[in-house]
Amino acid sequence: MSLKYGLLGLLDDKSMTGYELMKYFNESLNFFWNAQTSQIYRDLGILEKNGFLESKIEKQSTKPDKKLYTITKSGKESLLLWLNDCDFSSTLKNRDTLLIKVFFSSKGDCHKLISGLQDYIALNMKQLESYKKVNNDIDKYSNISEKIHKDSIYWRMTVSKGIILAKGNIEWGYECLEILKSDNNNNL
Amino acid sequence: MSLKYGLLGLLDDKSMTGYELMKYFNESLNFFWNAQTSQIYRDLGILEKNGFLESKIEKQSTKPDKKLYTITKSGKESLLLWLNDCDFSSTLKNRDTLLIKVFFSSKGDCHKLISGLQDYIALNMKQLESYKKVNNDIDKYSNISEKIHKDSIYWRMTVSKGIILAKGNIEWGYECLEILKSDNNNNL
DNA sequence: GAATTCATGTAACTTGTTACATGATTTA
DNA sequence: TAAATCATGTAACAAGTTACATGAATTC
Repeated sequence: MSLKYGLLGLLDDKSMTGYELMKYFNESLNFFWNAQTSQIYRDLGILEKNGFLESKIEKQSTKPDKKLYTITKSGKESLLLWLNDCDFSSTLKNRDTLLIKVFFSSKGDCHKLISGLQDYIALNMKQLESYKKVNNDIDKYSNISEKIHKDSIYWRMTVSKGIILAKGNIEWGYECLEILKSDNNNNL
Repeated sequence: MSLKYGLLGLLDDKSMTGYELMKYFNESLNFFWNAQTSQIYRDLGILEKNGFLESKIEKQSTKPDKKLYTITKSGKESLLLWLNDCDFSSTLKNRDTLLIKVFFSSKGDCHKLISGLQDYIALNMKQLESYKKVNNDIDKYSNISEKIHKDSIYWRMTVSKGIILAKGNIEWGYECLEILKSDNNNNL
């Protein structure tokens, strides 16, 4: 469901093609959502069928034809209803593949888990760095207009969540490594 | 995919019915995974078809018949391969419905977001409390056998991740509230 | 007498992933 | 000349959700 509202949210600011929307999802919003073209085009079709979007084809001379999607009144209403439903209780169900694996790790090779966790820590540190860049980009961008400045407050919140999460992952990774290493020594 | 390995992991310790597996998922492993019976029975069927599980029906006089699933040699091999693949890079893609909503929140009602975040903080605090109970349960349980003691190290790691995550959510929630409240005051 | 537990599923649907297909233009 | 960009998708599949169905035994 979230992807559909994400598409509506982006189209609420500006009419776009599926291709452009895909770029937003896989560049700007990438750190908390991503989507394949196959899903985007399918969902755009559904949203149009439901009357939340309209499309018109724009001929281009040198490039392929564009199918430009525009949000309708009913689409805007639906988006607003969704945005104002701020019951976040269902978001706590955090399915985590890593944790299933860790849960059963006594059956596996401890050394592989250790090096896996080391990589995991390094990856999260890299991600932390990239979040700093995202914040810099937002800083630059936020002076363009009053609207963007207002938006940027919320964009920073999403980045902030990413930062806190990455830091938490790193903290957890180190904690696990310590346990595993001391446990390893005891078994020598 | 994780659910299938979760089922294999549980069945590796003890043969069980779909019903018992469902209880494990929705009681013990609930805080990082959950599953409906419909999915469990379907996946058990697939795992059996692939030769990872075998089943036999046990007649019961007073209760409904049981279909007891047992892991096969090939199932154990498959589980071990999966456990020893410790590349966690794909687990960083954290799709987050909450963040999509926050990203577009300048379009919505700020006061609804504030009260939503307050509830979110309260929920996470509640969850933190429940993790403490889970740790107590593990403490009690871990003395039963050497095997369980060894397992419990990893169980605690999963709980620890839950705790760090919940604390992070709370920290983030407060951070957002402060921003929203000061922003609100400026607009008076 | 009502609700819960035990124990099995099926059906229909939504969401997300992987792989494939087309074909011109532009950049390295 | 190879790769990337622009721009559209389809097909098949995997994973997850929601709703429904059955029926006895036990507990409140």
